[in-house]
Amino acid sequence: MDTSSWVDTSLDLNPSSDRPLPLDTPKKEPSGNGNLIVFGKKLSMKEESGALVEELNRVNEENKKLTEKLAAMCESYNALQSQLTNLMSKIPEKELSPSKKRKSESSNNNNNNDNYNFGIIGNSESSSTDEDSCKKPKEEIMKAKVSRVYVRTEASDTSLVVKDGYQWRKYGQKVTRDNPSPRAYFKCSFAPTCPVKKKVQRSIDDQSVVIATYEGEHNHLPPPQMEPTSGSSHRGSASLNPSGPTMTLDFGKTKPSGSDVARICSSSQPKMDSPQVRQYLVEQMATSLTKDPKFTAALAAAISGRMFQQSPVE
DNA sequence: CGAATTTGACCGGCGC
DNA sequence: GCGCCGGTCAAATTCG
Repeated sequence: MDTSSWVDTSLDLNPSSDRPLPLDTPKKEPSGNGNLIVFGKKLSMKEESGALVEELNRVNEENKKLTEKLAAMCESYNALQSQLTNLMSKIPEKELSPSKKRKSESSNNNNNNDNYNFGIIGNSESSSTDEDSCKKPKEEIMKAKVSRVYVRTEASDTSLVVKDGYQWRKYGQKVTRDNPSPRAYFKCSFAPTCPVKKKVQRSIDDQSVVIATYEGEHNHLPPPQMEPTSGSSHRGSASLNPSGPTMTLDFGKTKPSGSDVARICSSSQPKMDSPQVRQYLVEQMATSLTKDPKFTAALAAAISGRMFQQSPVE
């Protein structure tokens, strides 16, 4: 399934990238509307407010279009997700090799490479094993929630470090039988009482993909991002914690493609797809818009222009 | 010198 | 009961 075909359509949330959003236009447009920024000069108020209203209308239209696109994308995502669920439910359990049915977890590690799309593929509790847990009540007693995250890193990067915003202390490393690359074991070291563990191992198929398996829930707030990199540095890694199990996605080492939100969308659980993801997307768009200095400058100019317009000359 | 990581030993669960 | 295997411990080592 080619997820990228719908992932990278138009969700570049960074207005300062190469996409010519109309918000950029007030500054560049040669047709005399530079007055948005330099409205301290002598300018006809009516001209200015008319241009502003026009601009606002255009922005509103663009906003509508973007919202529609977003809704369409989410719908197509939902459709794909349900298709995937159908397919997965049709695959019989004999897909797993009989010699590896020691533990549910190790066997789950085997079927996850053929459909990676950088996200949580299998949440052993929520996605697919509801009826399995009826057959195997033992597995259902798993108190710790398990989520799996796929992270693309440099293939040459041998350190199994996944920067997800938390602090981890490595306490072991093992070479497992089904995968020649070593598996690293981490505990959350931010809070001494935090029970969360994670296992990190390279994918057997794609050495540039690292599989991080999280067990348990953090009983503390995520530590503040103290990366001293400049200004809008939070682009490096995103983490969302929508409902319970820690779901962290790392995009730090990937090339910044601008479709991070779409990947979050593709990586989410089927349960939380529509309303929450949409809200998250809208929030992300709003955030990236408000962080753009051009946008804030234009907004400030527009607001002050409005205020001038509404208060009549006296 | 203290903290973090490495790595071999050890332990417990599971299949035969 | 024995051996295999994944997970954890803890002493040794490295790093800042």
